[in-house]
Amino acid sequence: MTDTPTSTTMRAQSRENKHHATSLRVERSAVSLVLEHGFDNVTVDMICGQSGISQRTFFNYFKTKKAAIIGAEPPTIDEGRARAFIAAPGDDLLPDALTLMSAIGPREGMDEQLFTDRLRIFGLHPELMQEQMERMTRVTSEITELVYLRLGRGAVTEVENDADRAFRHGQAELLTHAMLGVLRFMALQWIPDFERPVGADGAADRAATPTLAESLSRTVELLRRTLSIPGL
Amino acid sequence: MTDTPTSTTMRAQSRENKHHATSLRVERSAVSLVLEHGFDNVTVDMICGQSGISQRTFFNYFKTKKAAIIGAEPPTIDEGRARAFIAAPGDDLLPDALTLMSAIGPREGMDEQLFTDRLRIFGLHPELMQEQMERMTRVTSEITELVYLRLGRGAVTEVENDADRAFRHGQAELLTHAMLGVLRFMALQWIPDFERPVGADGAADRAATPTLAESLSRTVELLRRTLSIPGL
DNA sequence: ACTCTAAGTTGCAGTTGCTGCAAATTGCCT
DNA sequence: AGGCAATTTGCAGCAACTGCAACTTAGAGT
Repeated sequence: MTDTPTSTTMRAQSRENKHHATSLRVERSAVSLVLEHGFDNVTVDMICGQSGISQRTFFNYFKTKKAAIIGAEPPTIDEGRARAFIAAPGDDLLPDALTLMSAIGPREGMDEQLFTDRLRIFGLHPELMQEQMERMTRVTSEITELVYLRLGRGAVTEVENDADRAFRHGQAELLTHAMLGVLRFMALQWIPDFERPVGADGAADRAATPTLAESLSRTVELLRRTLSIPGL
Repeated sequence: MTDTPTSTTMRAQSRENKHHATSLRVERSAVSLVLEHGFDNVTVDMICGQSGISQRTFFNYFKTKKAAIIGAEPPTIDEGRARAFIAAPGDDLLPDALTLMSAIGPREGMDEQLFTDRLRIFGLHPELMQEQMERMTRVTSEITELVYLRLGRGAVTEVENDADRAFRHGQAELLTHAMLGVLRFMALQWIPDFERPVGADGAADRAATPTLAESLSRTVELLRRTLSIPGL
């Protein structure tokens, strides 16, 4: 009667909401099961059972078993951040680029538990970490483009030919790939050490995995001091 | 009669030789089939058929279908090179490290055709390239150790505490990962462009894929000029 | 030359990830 | 209520991969 949802918007989200909900449920099931039994000892059917969906539906949601564990979030670059990156004051290219790439990290309103659990899984199963990094490489070209643009600032006054542009693009590509390596390094530091059993004290665990910002600044600092080494 | 192989050495190699021979035969079959039909349209049974072995034997030789395509060569670090790297004159850490890692490249007495074919496959199927890079990451720790040792040269005179060592190790790790990224960049440049059909002129093709040494020096040069950019 | 043993090969059956297809179900709109 | 379209599901099937037991071969001893 009065509570009939005449509002279209509410119902319009219903499908989408439900989808997102089950998706999350499946991810959680997958992650917890893998943490308990190990990747190889978890079958898709198990995950389905715990999530209350059929196997066929599972594969409607996720392309592969791995995908369900890693999560389906699309690591796309935010438009605003991109502009900010290009226009930013010019003395911190590397740190800025690293920050830009850190979009993998825990995002606004994300399930904290799920995130750290995944981190733990990455520590236990390098193959999955690999998969995650592969996703990163997919945005390589986007980032390269941004770095290219940023490198081009200030050069506008001078005459620039194709060779210059190509060279700068090469630089951008090189830098991007190198920074991707640094990002991997950062991620590795982030992963909790193997076989450190979850202590009774939750606070201790939270201390073990630093914030994104912390990791970032620490890595940047290390990078700075490393680049200043005389013998290259 | 007279040709009876009394010599033990000749026969002693027989087993090993045969193994290596069939291994190579399988790799060749796999590569050529994939080039012809694409990765997904090639079954293990096809490869077995063309290689004259049973499927079961196939999996005795290679852990996975992918492994057969990218080859089973263990990318381990040569002992001699390792020493040379540590003791080398100190102004070229990055180039030297990159050279060290280039062990992926075509090795002494390797099938040239097979190598370039694989390169082409990598261009067509990024997933396989990915697999190849994953192998690289497995030697990360070895290389890190070497870089660590090299960074430590000359510091012997001064007093060094644990913190210093840990810091240096961090630097080595960071550098290694970054260089791994650069290596990936180099490998990508190396891959022949997609859909450039094999021309009738073989020489043109050979010109398309530069030597390891060429790629290496070019990359090093680019790296140098990039690192000298003022804005980091 | 003959045999014996261990290494290597194969067939077979079974598990698991994953896909296409068509039927059943569900959600939403009129 | 009725109907349309999106989801979900069951089923059948393919391909990668594994364990096991039987078989074949190579190399060493006698």
